[in-house]
Amino acid sequence: MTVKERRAREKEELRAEILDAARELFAKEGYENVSMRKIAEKIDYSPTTIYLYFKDKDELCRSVCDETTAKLVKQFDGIVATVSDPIDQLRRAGQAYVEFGLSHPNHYKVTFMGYGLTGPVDQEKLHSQASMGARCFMHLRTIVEKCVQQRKIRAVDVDTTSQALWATVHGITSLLITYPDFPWVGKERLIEQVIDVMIEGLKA
Amino acid sequence: MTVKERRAREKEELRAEILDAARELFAKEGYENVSMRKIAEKIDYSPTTIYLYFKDKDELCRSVCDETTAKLVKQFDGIVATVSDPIDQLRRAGQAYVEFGLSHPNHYKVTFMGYGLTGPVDQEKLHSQASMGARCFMHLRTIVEKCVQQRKIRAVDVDTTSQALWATVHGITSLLITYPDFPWVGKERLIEQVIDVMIEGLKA
DNA sequence: GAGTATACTTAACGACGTTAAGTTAGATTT
DNA sequence: AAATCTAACTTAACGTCGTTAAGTATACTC
Repeated sequence: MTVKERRAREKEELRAEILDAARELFAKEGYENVSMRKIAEKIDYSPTTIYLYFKDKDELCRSVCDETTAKLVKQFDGIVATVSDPIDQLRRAGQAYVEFGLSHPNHYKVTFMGYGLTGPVDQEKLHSQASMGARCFMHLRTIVEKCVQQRKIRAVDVDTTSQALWATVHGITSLLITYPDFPWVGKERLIEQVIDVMIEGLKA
Repeated sequence: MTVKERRAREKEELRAEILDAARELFAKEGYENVSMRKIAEKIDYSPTTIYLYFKDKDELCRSVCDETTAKLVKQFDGIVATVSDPIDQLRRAGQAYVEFGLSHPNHYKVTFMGYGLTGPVDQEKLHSQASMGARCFMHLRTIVEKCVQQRKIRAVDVDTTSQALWATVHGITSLLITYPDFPWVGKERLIEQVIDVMIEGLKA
């Protein structure tokens, strides 16, 4: 059995190597500027080798992005664990979300802005694509739920409020990513303002 | 001189024909699923002919999207002209913005979500790309300014507020476009909620 | 040592955006 | 009316892309 194990380990290593190369190129160049050929060249393998490890470019890029987005989920966990007031949790989580997007714009584009989606989304694509975005959303939702339970915010439907909140943080994130050279009043200030106004509106 | 005029008119006609074909394909298939070859085939010309009328695919698609986005600007004008209360103007403009995005998702992706932008944005690209997005924003800004002047909303910096508002409507629009199959609580309801909460927060 | 599975490569397909080098038809000139 | 020029359009090609099919060599099994 040790032979099979070694083989499996070696396969896993190359898979990791591909992921590493893809991650680096991808974070630097973005989805449409990374080709399978470039990734292959970076690790000194033939382009077709990658297909032995990943179904297609989409799956590879999504794996990379999912990995990255998992870090955001972890951050959410940390916030929930260390911050007591749910309103503060909400604020902190929102800030973390936006900062995550600005730190990893190319990952954000794939995960939350549909980059790399060509044709109509088939079922499995939808599943894997939605999963990470959906998981992030669910974290926000949990926090919102707590806020409502503790009567910190107006008790409209939790889902509606959560989705509205997601839309808000997504809006500022994606706008800043899409128009980096727009004369923003100041990114930090704007982010704070958007989140504050939203939370203020939810309290009222 | 009449010869030159006729020629110019004929050129204009073909240009319009290209734009028509591009618009139709583009609205139906989206940026990355429309090729110069397909557009050319649709109008029975060789692919290279298009390059006599448009610098590249980017310029062609942007022309199409600018045309469409101009309609939104006109709608804004109509709202400002017919609605008296600036807060109502704000609400109506926000709704029009979101509905515009949902009605023309592929145009919205190019204009407001950076679709079709490959390399780093050179100066003229930035200019033409930003122009329509920026013009829409300026309309919102004017309305916000009026709200502040009439003390309808809290008098923080007009730019900050306008940008925050843009982020909000963009957020809900782009999320709905990107995740059409997400279990939203109901698009109309959600849109209303997002805009209402934002305006509520601005009043406080 | 023969046979077989595994890991990888070479070669190719069809598509893409785009450019350079024709071609052709019409207008201008002589 | 013939020669020239010019504008509009096409053909052919380049280099790229994602992806598949067929081939090869290595390492393990028996």
